[in-house]
Amino acid sequence: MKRITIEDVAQAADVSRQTVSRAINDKGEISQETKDRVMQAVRELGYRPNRLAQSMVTQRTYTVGLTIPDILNPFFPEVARGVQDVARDHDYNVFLCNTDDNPEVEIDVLRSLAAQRVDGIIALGSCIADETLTDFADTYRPIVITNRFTNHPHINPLIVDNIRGATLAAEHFVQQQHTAVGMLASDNVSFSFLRRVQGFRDALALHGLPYDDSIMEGGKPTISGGYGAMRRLLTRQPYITGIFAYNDLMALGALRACHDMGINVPEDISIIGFDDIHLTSIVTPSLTSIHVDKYAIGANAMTRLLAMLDQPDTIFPQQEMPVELVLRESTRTQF
Amino acid sequence: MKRITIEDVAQAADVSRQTVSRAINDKGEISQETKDRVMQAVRELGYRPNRLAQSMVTQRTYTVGLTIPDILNPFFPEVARGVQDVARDHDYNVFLCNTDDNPEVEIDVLRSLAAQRVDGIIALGSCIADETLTDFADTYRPIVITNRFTNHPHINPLIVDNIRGATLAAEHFVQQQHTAVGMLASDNVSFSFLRRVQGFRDALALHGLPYDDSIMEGGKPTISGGYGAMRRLLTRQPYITGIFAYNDLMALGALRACHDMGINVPEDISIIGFDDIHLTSIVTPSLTSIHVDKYAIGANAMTRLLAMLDQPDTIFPQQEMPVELVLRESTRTQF
DNA sequence: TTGTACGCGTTATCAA
DNA sequence: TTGATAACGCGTACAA
Repeated sequence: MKRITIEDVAQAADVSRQTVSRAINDKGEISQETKDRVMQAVRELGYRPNRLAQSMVTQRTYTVGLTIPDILNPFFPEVARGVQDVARDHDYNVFLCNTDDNPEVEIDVLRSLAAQRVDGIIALGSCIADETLTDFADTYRPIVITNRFTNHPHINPLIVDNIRGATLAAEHFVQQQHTAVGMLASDNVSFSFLRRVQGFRDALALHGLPYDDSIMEGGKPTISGGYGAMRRLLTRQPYITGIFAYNDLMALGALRACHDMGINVPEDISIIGFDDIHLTSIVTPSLTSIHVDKYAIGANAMTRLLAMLDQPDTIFPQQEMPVELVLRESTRTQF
Repeated sequence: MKRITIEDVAQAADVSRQTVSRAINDKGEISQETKDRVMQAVRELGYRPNRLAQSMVTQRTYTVGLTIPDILNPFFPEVARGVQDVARDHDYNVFLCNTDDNPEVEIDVLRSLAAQRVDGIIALGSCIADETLTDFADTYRPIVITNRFTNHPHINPLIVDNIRGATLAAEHFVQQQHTAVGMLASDNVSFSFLRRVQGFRDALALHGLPYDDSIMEGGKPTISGGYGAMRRLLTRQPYITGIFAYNDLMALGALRACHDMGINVPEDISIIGFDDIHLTSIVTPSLTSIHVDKYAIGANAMTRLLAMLDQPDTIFPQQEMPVELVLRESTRTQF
C-alpha cells in the first residue's frame, strides 16, 4: 500500500534518484546500459512519478479547469468532450465544474482551481462581472473564455457568431413571408443572449417587421422555461406564426406547448432553436436550429489554451466560430 | 504574476510562516490579536494556500477521479452532477474522464489519475478485466465502482438492481397479455447488460413466453444502434408486439424505426427503455422506462468515497439502488 | 504563544 | 556519464 517513489527505483537499480529521473524523462546524457537497467526497475516496481511532486518543481500540473453553467444542459457535454479529447492527447487531466450561472459560485470555483494550480482555465458561459474577471486574470495565467470580449493579455476570447445566427433565423422568417414573429428570451442575461436578441431585432427592423418588446417573452433557458414562455406569448400574441427561441431547450418547450395547445408545427407556427444540440434531430417534429460546432468549440478552446501555455508572451487573436441554419421539420418552407 | 506564498504573508504580518499556517487552519494556540493581523494580510494579498504543496505533506489532494464511458451519453451527466455537487460541498474537485468503453483507455486513465494522486476514484461502467481492476486496486486506495461485484477491500460496489428492472419490464408485457416480445441488446457486453438480459429472459421463461436467441437483436447502445437493431428484429420477427431495449437510447432508436416503418407506438408495438433519462419524457410518444435515480447514484458514490477516506480500515457493504417502472405513452395499457 | 527544522517526491544545478 | 544538494510551498513535531 505504500507508494513507491523514485527513491525505491533508485535503490533497486542501484543508482541515484537523479539518474532515475534522467532515464524516465530521457533528457540529459545517460548511458544506454544504465537507462535500460533503470527502466527495468521502473517496470518491475510499477513506478509512476508523483505528478504533485513534479508540479512543485516544474510549476506545471498538467491539469486544466473547465467551468460550465450546468452539465445537465446537453450543450455543454458536447463542448466538454472536445476539451477532454484534446486534453487527453496532451496528457492533461480536466477538472469539470458547474457554476449554475451563479457569479458567486463561479468566482469561488475559479479561485479553487487557481489554488489547485491548474495550468489554465476554460470558462464557458462565464457570468462574473468584468472587473471580477480581470482581477482574477491579473493573478492567473491563461484563460480561454467564450462569448465575452476583453483585451486582457491572459484571456483569449472564443466567440460564437450569435448575431449572424439570429440574423439567419430572422431572414428565414422574412423569406418565408411571415409577418408576425416572436422570440423566447432567456431570463439569464448572458452575453450570448444579448447578441441573439440584438441580431434578431435588427434583422426584423431591417425588413420592416415588428420587433418591439411585445414580441418577446422571457423564461428560464430550459425546456420548461420555454414551455411557459411560449404559452404566455401565444396568449398575448395569438397571430404570431414564427418563433425564434434563445436556445434549443426553450424551442423544445415551445414545441411541447404547441402540442398541448393543439397548434400544429410547422403548419400553424414555425419554430427555430439555437445551438443545434443532438436532441434537435431526435424529437418529432425535428427542430430547425442554428448550428454551432460544439465539439470544435471545446477542441479549439483547449488547443488555444495549450498554445498560450507554450508561448506565454504571445497575444493571440480572438477566435470566431461560424454558425449555420439547419432546416428541419419545425419550419415550413414554401417559397 | 508571481504567486504569493505563505512566506509573503508572513513577512507582511511580521510573523513566521508557521504562525500564518496556524492562523489559516485555525488549529493550535494563537493569540486572537496576531491571528487578526495575519488574516488581514491574507486578505490584502489575496493569498490562497497552494493545494499542491499542502497535498505533498498531508497526502490529501482534495481531488477525486470520475471515469465514465462517454459524457455524450445523457445518462452520465446526471450521475456526474450528483458526484460533483457532493464533492463541492466537501471542497473537492473532480477530474472527469471518458473511457469510451475501451479497457485500454480505461486503465490508462486510471493510472493517470493515480499518478495525479487523487484521493479516490469513482468508476462508472468500468469495463476492464477483473484482474486488471484488482491489481490496480491493490496499489490504490478507495474506489467506488458500479454494477460490478468484488470483495476487494479497497473497492466498494454500487449496484443498480438491473435484474429487477428487466423483470418489471417482462412482467408488464405479461400482464398486458403480449405473447411475443423481443429485446434490443447491446453490443457492449457490460455487467449491467448481462443482468438485464438475464432478468428479462428468466421472467419470460417463468411465464411461458419465448425467450430464446431469436427474440434478441444486438446493436450499439445508442440511438442509431437501436434504430438498426429494431429494423432487423422486426424483419425477422414481424409478430412481436413488445420491445424491451437495453437502454433508453436504443429505445429511442426503436421508436424512430417504428415511425419510419409506419408502425404505431403503442398501438402496434409497446416499447420499454431503461435508465429513464431526461429525454424519455420529452419525445413523442414519451417513453416508458425503468427509472433509476441517477443523481442519487452519483451523490451516494461520492458520499461513500468520502466515508471510505475517513475510515480507511472499515469495510463498507455494497450499496443497492432500487428501480421502478414508469409508464408513459410508448406502452399500451388495457388491462 | 511563537519560531526552527525537517520532510513530502520530484527536477534543476553544479560538481565530480 | 553520474551523484550530491538545493529548491518548490506547505504542515508538523519540537524547541524556545
